[in-house]
Amino acid sequence: MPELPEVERTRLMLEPVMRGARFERVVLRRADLRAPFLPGFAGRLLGQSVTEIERRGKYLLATLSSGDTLVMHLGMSGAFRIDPGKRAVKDEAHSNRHDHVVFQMSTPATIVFNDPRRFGSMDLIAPGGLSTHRVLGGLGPEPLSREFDAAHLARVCRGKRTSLKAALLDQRVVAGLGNIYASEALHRARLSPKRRASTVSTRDGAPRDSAVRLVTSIKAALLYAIGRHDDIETERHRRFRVYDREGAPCPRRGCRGTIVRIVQNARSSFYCPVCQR
DNA sequence: CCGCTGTCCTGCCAGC
DNA sequence: TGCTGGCAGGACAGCG
Repeated sequence: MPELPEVERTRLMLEPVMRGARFERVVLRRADLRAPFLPGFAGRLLGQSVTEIERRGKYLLATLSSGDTLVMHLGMSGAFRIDPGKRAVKDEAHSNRHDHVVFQMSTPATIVFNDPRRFGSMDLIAPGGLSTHRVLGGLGPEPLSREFDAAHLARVCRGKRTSLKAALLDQRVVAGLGNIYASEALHRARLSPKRRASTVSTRDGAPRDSAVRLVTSIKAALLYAIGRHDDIETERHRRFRVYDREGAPCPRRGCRGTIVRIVQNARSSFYCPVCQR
């Protein structure tokens, strides 16, 4: 599920039960998710308290009192669930098939990581290792930060021969967009996903209008998604402008177009061929 | 270096 | 109804 808005929502959910809390018990119900757990993973969490829980792109980062950082990624199907209180870990009534990790916190709360497809990950990074981390070190700017502006986008797209859609999915360009919000942002910006990324660039040293529109649209699409998901589990009733709306009329006022689905880099893209150029 | 393809894993749904 | 194939919101290795 998770792109930046869902990960941010997860962070907000975890914060009150993790921040300031100690790991009293850590249960790994299997030896791996996408990759094997680090040797000693549970032991390095045990007894530590969480000083802060942050988000970077689609990654959740929990800073521990030891200085380690617990790095978590939800993959395609990962989700956290919170049982208030110290429910016994072996309480089968509350455990599902794909509950892979259980954190019993001192809050008290029991945090369960469920991930059917097991594309998620949990890793520990030693103090000082964040910026040189293979993935985290290379992440692009936070899309909602001031650092992410038209000048940045134009710079990283310069010379890129790939499609604009593929560029937006590249976490080194901007961190946190996935297949849904890439399509949504492109529709807001009236830019075709098929456009070559390098066309969003600079002219006479200044970012082109397309770069400005795209940055504004990315921020707007993400803020809108974060904001409207305050209510619980609207997930499946979510309506997007273009994502998963093949055949629907274009939602842009005055546009007579119809949303189409195309495949780029083996992923679906949805857009309006009339108003997105 | 760059860009594209295949792959990891399970669940779900459309179509037969 | 039951089966099958295709597809899914991510990331990365490996290839040309």
